[in-house]
Amino acid sequence: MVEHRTSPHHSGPGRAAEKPHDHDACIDTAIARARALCEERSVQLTPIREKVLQIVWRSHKPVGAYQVLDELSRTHKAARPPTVYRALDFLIAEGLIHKIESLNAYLGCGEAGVAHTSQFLICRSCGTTEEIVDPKLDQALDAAAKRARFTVERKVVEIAGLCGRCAG
Amino acid sequence: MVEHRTSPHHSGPGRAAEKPHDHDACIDTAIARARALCEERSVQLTPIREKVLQIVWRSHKPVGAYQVLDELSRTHKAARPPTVYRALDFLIAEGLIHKIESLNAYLGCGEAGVAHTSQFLICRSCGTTEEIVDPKLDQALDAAAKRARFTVERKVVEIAGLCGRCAG
DNA sequence: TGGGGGGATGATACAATATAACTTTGGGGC
DNA sequence: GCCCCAAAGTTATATTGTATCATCCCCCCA
Ligand SMILES: [Zn+2]
Ligand SMILES: [Zn+2]
Ligand SMILES: [Zn+2]
Ligand SMILES: [Zn+2]
Repeated sequence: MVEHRTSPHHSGPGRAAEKPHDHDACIDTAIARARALCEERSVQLTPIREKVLQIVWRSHKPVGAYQVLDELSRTHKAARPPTVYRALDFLIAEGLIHKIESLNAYLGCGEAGVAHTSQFLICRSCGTTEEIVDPKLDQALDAAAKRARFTVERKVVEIAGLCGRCAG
Repeated sequence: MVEHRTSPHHSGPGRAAEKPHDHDACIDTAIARARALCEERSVQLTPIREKVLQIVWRSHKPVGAYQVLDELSRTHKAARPPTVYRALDFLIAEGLIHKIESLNAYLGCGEAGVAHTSQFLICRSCGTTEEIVDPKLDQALDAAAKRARFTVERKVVEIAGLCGRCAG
């Protein structure tokens, strides 16, 4: 379910997921940024890929691949699992979405185009998942790995619990 | 594949996964601890559950549920997916194993019976996965969540890369 | 002593997530 | 016109995880 335009104002980075906001603007921004980045990198944001990105961005809740497939099928009869997984793989490779490992689901990246490692706060009540970028936390991860003589390539940090609104 | 007894000595917590060691001792310790804990808690470590725990502990690499099923089937013909998932669920609930979300696989807990939140270092080369308990990192997670007014219930921290042996 | 209750397992079927492998399409360069 | 290559189409299958109902068995107790 898409939240509709309620306000022309944004609330600053990192808070959008938690309160009513102009979500169409989130989508528009994400799509515009994706187009620009793909242009810049000379990779193709094809109609299918863009549509999948749009579907993932319809909410701030992670979306399953087969949910994406259902949505995509409405306008694109030929869509099959590989159609979706290819698009998702592309979007992940370009840093436009993230996979939430503990949910087997996908979420639009709020920091596309900016080098970052992010962490996720997943509300078990409303499903809303906030992407945060916490350099201290990131440093703590690196430090822990270093102590164990481990070379980091990828970091998965997913914190599940209750968001501010649901804990109320 | 099980590594065999090569030395009667241990190398201290957190290092066992990284070098040749007396892995049978790892298994024996884990099973003994599990028995004691289940006794204490008045829950049943049934033959199936113990066998599954043993299978998971056969290496320091996360094991998939269907790998467990294959192994279990050798001695237990009636085993089916629910048999395995029930045992895994029990072992997770009792804190005897962990699920590695990014691999959909399961790993014996090296700190069973001790309250802890752990993190995992997953080597993409050899598969060896080390469980670490880093209080600083854990605090950083809590701090990050607090800053976002998020109530933490569960933390998933999985760092993938190269272990010391594979990078070295 | 023979129900009865409840936890554990058996058994069957199916759902949900993901990939393999081969074919077809379509746009750009030569 | 032809080739090349990335993208998408197509079919089939692999992998991971659940739902549901039946059965077994131990313990308690009337
Ligand atoms: Zn939004
Ligand atoms: Zn919530
Ligand atoms: Zn060991
Ligand atoms: Zn390694």
